[in-house]
This record gives sequence, structure tokens and C-alpha cells, in this order.
Amino acid sequence: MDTTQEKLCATPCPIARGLERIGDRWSMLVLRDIERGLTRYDLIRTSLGIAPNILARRLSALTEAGLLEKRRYSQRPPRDDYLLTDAGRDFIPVLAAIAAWGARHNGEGALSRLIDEQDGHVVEPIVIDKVNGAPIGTRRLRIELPE
Amino acid sequence: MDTTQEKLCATPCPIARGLERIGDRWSMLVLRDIERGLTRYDLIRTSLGIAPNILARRLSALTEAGLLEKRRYSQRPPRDDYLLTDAGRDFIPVLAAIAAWGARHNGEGALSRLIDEQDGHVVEPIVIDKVNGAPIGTRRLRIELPE
DNA sequence: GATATTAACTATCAAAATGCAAGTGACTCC
DNA sequence: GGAGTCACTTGCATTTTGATAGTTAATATC
Repeated sequence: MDTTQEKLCATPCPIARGLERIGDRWSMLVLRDIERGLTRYDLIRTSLGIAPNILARRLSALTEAGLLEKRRYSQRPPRDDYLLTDAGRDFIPVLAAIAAWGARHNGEGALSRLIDEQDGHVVEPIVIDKVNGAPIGTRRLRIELPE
Repeated sequence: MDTTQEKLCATPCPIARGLERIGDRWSMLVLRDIERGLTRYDLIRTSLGIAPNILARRLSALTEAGLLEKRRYSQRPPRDDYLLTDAGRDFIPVLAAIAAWGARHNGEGALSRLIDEQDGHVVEPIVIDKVNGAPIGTRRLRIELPE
């Protein structure tokens, strides 16, 4: 019902374009779980407490959208797990930014944290402009429409 | 029906916590529009093409969630506009990161771009770890649950 | 002073998405 | 051959979304 192609070029806004492909809670939480190694249907289902039909639909929508791919890990019985594609993996930093925001503004009670495995420090994600290193939000920005 | 308080502490995951407050397409697009100066109901409605009841609900949910605040700009007739709170403004960098992802992976056709008003360059948002400057995704991370 | 217009909604109802519970298919293990 | 596992599907109730029309409180116009 929503192939990747048909909605492209609907809007010039890259935020809207991005949200068309993953703009719902479950999809983002599915990506989070797969990234942390829960690559199988049942692992994700019990982790999220999501209804089975909903998870099935989300997984195939994410696969269709090119964020996940199925990989057969057992021929008999036929079993697949789900892996992030390049596009899916590239979305993980966005989740990190959402996590940082959630931690700053939803901070009551205990929170899980992101740890860098190389040296064990607590990661603090922020969004910057790669061009000059300035954190987004510190300089006035403008949206320029295409010609 | 969803006050800010009652869901807090439901999960220790800051991503899930964040998404509880803004994890839907319309809310994020509303924030985008308000940030670019469309602070009034009708401006947002025509910009997004959203149904009026849905927009009303989103605006009050976002206000309830502490991302927006109403400001009366006319006493007679009584009229309000919507402004970002600190928490709402702090979410803008996440939208920038989503936009960058959307531009990278949804790039067919013309796209609008973010311009830095100080020197006019095209902004390229990326998420990094503030602690060491490493882009998120370049180092292995682990989620640590609270004790 | 009646009528039109503007801005910000609310009300009503149909359509779509979500969610729960139970069931199915393809196996393996005992 | 019965029980268990994994990855779902089916059917149906509930919830959310969306389209359309109407409302309220005013000002502006004829």
C-alpha cells in the first residue's frame, strides 16, 4: 500500500520525506532493537510488547522502505532475521539524538544510557553542522526551497 | 487522555520516552513549521494540508507535553499563536538530523535545504558524540540499563 | 445595522490503523 | 507421535485519523 516510489517527490521537504518512511513510534523502536542485536521477530515482539500482526506489518513496511533486509538464517525450518541496510544503519544517529533529547526533557526516574564500548564513557549525542562544527540551534537557519 | 506525568518512568529507554511525546509525523511537521515562523493555526493548517480537528488535537497535545506554549497576540478578538518552549526548540536539531537522513536516502527530485543565515552556506547536520567528537555510528555502542 | 470576512476552532461521522486473542504451518526434539 | 519453537495470519473490537460542515468572536464593509 505504500511502495517507496510512489510518494517520492510529493514534497521538497526532506523532513517530511524522512518521516514518510519511518515516522511512527514502533518503526523507530524496531530499528533500535535490531541495532542492539534483537534481529528476530520473537525477540523484538517480546522486547516491545507489540501485537504480532502490528510487528509483522512494521517489519515488512521497513523492509519495503529499504531500511531492513531479511536474511535467511535457517533453511529448515525456514527462518529469517532482519538486518539493517545502509539506510537503516544511517538512521541510528537520529535515534541517538532523540534519546539525548528524551533524556534531557523526560529525565524523571532511571534511564538507560549509551556507552562507548571502546573506552566505556557515557555518550552524549548532539547534532552539529558538519561544515563548521557549530551545534544546530546556535545559529539562525533558513529553509531554502528548490528553484 | 495522556498527561505528561502518567507515562513517565514507564520505560528506562530515553528513545521510547522521547517518542511518547512527539513520535508521530504531524507533531514533528508542526514543530518544523513553527520553527520557520508559521506560528498560527491557519498558517500551519494550510502549510501542512492537515484536517482542522487533527491539527487542534496535535497542538494541544504538544502544548500539554511542554513543547509548545500558547501566547495571546490579540485580546479582541481573542487569538493565540504557538511558540516553541525550550524543550520544543531543543528538538529542532533532531529534525535537522532527520532532514539530513531524508535528503541522503530520499534524494530523488528537488529538495529544500537548510541555509546558515550568517554566511549562506548549506548546512549539513550530523550527530556526534559531544564527549570526543566522533560521529555516532563510527564506534560500537552499547545500551546500559540503570542499576 | 445587516452582511461578509477572518481566525481558530468544534462536531459529526466514515475510514483506516491498531491491538488482542486465537489459530496456523513448518519444522525439531524427545 | 506429542510437545515445543518460531514466525507469523485471521477475525474482530477498539482507537485514531481524516473529511466536511458548522460555530464563535470578533472586525470590516456596504
